[in-house]
Amino acid sequence: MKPARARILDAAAELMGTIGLARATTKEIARAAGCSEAALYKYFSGKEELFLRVLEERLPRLGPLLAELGEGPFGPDAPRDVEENLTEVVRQAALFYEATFPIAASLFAEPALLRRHAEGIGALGAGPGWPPLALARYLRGEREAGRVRADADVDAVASLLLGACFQRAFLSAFPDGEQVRPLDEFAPALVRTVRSVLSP
Amino acid sequence: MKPARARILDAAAELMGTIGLARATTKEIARAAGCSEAALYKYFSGKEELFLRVLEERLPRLGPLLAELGEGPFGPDAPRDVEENLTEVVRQAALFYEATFPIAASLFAEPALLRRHAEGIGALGAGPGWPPLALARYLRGEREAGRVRADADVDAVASLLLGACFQRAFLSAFPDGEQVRPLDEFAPALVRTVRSVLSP
DNA sequence: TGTACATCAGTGAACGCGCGTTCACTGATGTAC
DNA sequence: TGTACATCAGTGAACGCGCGTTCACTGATGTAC
Repeated sequence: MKPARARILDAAAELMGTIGLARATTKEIARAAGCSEAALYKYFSGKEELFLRVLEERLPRLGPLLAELGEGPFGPDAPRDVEENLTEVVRQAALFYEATFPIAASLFAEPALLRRHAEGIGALGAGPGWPPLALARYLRGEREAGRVRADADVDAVASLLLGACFQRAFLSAFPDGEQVRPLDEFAPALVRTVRSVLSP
Repeated sequence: MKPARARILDAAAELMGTIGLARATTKEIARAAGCSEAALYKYFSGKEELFLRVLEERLPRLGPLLAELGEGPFGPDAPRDVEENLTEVVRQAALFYEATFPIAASLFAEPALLRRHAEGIGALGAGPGWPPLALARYLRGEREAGRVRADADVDAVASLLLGACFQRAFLSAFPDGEQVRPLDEFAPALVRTVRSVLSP
């Protein structure tokens, strides 16, 4: 059996995503983790700290993937062409936003918690503004290497691509009815559309 | 002085957007509205109904603006060209998402409330999936009128443009530090970028 | 006009419930000699 | 090896607080005759 701390974090993350932040009470979390409510306070100073730990330790990160891409290599030496790279980025971003949207969004119900979380990740240089910046950085690299045309607005392209993924995640998290394009169709369609903007 | 019901809705909307859904208690709402807590129950059957009324009566709508656009006229008869229309759509969408994001997002903390809201607006044919559909409809109209090239993926373009606005709203609602491009620069930059995709 | 009654908007104070948190405790495991 | 003690993970039960909600009420305004 997993150690209690991990079980508590798992249970809290699961409940935040399903029954919602407001209904994720200490009682429910303890029940789902198979321990007493009092046990929560052996591992975390309180409910808020538990939530902050969940955000830090149980939410996936998009940053690392994009950071790698942003460091090159660019141009003809790179293993994949721009279109392949972008399609993969769009796929991963869409999956990432889909997985994190419900929890991230619910933080807006508790601005104090959101602020604390923002401070935590802001200090690390991560934060939600990072993916578009990292993608733009990649495109800038390709532009310098001549694989993206010189007058392309790379910030705009990054905002367009990741924004579409972000909104798609919102729509698919919205209760029934909001059908979205399947990812295998969505990602290539976006990239195909921006291709003529980018091709030199 | 405004009637009490309106004051209560105003106060609730204001508090949901500032201190957050979770902290918008009946006591705080009553205080901000200048009445007793008991008065809330004269106008609304309970707290949930009050929130649903706020969502329906106090949140702006993007639909009507886009619906108008989607009905034409298209082509050379239209008073504005495609680029002007899109820039205006992007501007309005960005403002709309900026105004509604914090409240809309916080509903994910209370999935039961979100579901009820979704049912309410879903029945009316509105809902968050509507703006991209309406924008795509407009672009399809222009495509048939020859002002947009025949092989353009209008759904992808609509997702890209509105997604970028949506994500920008998220970033600007995020606590300090997440700087976004000013709207007067943002909107033309997006439209300029998709121009080459669309121009026949 | 005055009088008696009805309606209405709104209130102060209380209620019960569920929440996060704490407390004194327990039984199992490790350690010293 | 046995014994005495220390440490540790975890608990059941209680606590106080703030929440949404209700209740019996009040004073102002309208209405009938």
